[in-house]
Amino acid sequence: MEILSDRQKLILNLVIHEFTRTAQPVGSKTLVEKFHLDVSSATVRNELATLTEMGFLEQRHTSGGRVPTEKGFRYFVRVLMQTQELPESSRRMIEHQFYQMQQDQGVDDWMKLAASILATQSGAASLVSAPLPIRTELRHLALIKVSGKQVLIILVMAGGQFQQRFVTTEMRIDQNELTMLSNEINTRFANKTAQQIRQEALITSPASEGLEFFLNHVMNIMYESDNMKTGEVYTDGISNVLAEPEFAESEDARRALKILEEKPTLQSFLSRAIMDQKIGGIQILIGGEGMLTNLYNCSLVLARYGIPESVSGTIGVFGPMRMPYSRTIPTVRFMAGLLSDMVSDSIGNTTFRN
Amino acid sequence: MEILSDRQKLILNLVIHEFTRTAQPVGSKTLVEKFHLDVSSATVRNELATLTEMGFLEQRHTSGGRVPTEKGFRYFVRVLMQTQELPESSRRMIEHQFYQMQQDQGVDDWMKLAASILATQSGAASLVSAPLPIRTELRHLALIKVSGKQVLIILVMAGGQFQQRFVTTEMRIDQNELTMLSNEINTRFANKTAQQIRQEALITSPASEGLEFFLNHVMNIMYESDNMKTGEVYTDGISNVLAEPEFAESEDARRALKILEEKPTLQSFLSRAIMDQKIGGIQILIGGEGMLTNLYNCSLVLARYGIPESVSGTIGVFGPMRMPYSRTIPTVRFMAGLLSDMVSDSIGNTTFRN
DNA sequence: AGTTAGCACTCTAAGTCGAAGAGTGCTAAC
DNA sequence: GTTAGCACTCTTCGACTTAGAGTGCTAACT
Repeated sequence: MEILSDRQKLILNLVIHEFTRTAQPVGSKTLVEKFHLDVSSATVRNELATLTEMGFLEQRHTSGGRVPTEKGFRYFVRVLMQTQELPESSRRMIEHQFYQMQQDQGVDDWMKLAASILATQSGAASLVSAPLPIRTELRHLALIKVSGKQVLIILVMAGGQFQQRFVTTEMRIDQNELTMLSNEINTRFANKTAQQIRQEALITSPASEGLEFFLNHVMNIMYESDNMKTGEVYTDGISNVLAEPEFAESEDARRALKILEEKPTLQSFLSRAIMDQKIGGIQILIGGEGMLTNLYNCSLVLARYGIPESVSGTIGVFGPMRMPYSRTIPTVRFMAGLLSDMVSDSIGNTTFRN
Repeated sequence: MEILSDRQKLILNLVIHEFTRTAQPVGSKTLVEKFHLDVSSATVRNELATLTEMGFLEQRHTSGGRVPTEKGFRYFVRVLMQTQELPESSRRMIEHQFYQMQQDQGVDDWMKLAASILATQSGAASLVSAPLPIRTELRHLALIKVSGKQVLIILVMAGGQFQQRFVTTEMRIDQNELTMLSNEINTRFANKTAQQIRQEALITSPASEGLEFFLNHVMNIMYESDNMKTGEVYTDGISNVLAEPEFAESEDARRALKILEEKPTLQSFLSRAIMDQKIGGIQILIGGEGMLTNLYNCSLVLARYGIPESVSGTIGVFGPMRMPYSRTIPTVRFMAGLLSDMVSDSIGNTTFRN
């Protein structure tokens, strides 16, 4: 890693500051005038030249000002930026919005609200993925007859997620029978993972046909849940991003929007990106970092929330590369904290029970 | 209503046809040349002038060609357009995509798939709202203990929708008790509306504390469900719309996008717009028709799907006013039919049971 | 009376030109 | 190492021009 002189750091900082504000290339003269530097523009010019040579800045046109490169932004985020705490007033405002929701809401209502708050607070697009159990354990099974041969399976996992699935049985079956089956499965297999259930089922006496049928479905659902690292993704504030000058060309705008619209791609991308982050950890992807070429010119600030060893989801902000990181990062971190609390409050206490 | 001569109809038709294709104002000369009219451009010019005077066309610039007005498009859709059947090949393709989904999927998975198919088929943005029961009847209640005092209520309605809600009880309560309570409620109140439940509950002996607690929650959920005319709205293909030339200015694009992003507004708008349509009926909103001013320059083609007297939802396409209605309308109609079938197949047979 | 040819006119889109302004690199002096 | 100065480049913007498309009107034709 190159070592920058203090003055180079200062100048890089100022360039990024100014560019973040105006979205315009910034030149030596502007820099000196705006920030009352006690060196001349020529000196700044020299420094700009070396910073450009080192790859922190770039010159789009031979004689236009400098623009920070991806590398420049990464250096800024890693070294130069001081993340101040989120001001008390903002925190209050967010908490206020967050807690005025009725208590008795489903998980996905939190997500939507969180996405909405984060979008307005950051002035960019937000993404929130549902919290999923890190390893799936059965908490409760409900079998509900819907019509002749159709049964609705509702599976509540440790952590409070639930999955639902319609299945069609071979023959007619009535609700009493279903209740008995679900009772049996619940008493025998509650708080077990899919693997554990499979093992136990093998050991014990051959099961009844009905039991086996539903048990298979239960295990399938749990396996799927295990393999799907990221749940439903909610986005909000997409129109915020389109307001940024870098997306004035509708072609660029579409490119960015497409990323947010293709949920499956987005899901797998999120899970890959955040995989090796601890809960509470922040991951910053600048210019896509080679993972999605379409992310050129965009950045993601992602945080993982949830309960360690139990459930986790992702929350984050999508915006232009030129985003006010020092404000966005604490906001995302704070929202992640809130969501973690929310998860703990409502279901966390069960975690230490099994 | 003005009466147009055959030639005027022809010319209006051609103007709309051409404008739909090119998004450019169209003039007399082009018209004659492209369509080999056996009248001269001067004649066409005269007709264009009267059509403009009548308000079917408009001249953006004194000496540019004509552009159809909202009124023009409405006349076109109502009178001129012949909606051909959707070609067999398209129908096959759509069906193929639709039925390759696994059978055992939740309602919202259908919606998403339907939205995605409709978006690609129409090349515009699509919206699908979840099918909601026209009047809510209780089908099955499940009470699931999640932690100390927290209980997950899952309510399955006639029609197969379900609502879930976390509630916190006053005191600890165990799963056996919950199962008994839910059994009682199920046997006594299945297939009843919220009103019927209230009446019956009043008549019979004062209920136990627990029963009353949950029964109240059940009724609340059902009331809410009754009052919420439109369920979750899924959108897809927003980026398609941004590709249209009328949204090249990012400001226009944002305006349109915002409509699709604000789900609550969108929901109430949809329910208001489609309210007095029969199932299978198509509603076409051109230029917003004064309901949402932001819809200037955009159109909606909406259809209601579901089962008469039982469940209904909305599916539709959002695009520029200049959309190929004669292709979009049959597509939407066909998709609505498919969704109706889907709803009937999976839950419809229960409807005639109570 | 309806249709057409012809013509003068208008307006947009696209290209050219020049001046202003911002920024650069380099050199020579401090 | 820093600075002043200078020549140069490049973008932006307005003014101007031209080509092309389209219009409205009038007079002639069927």
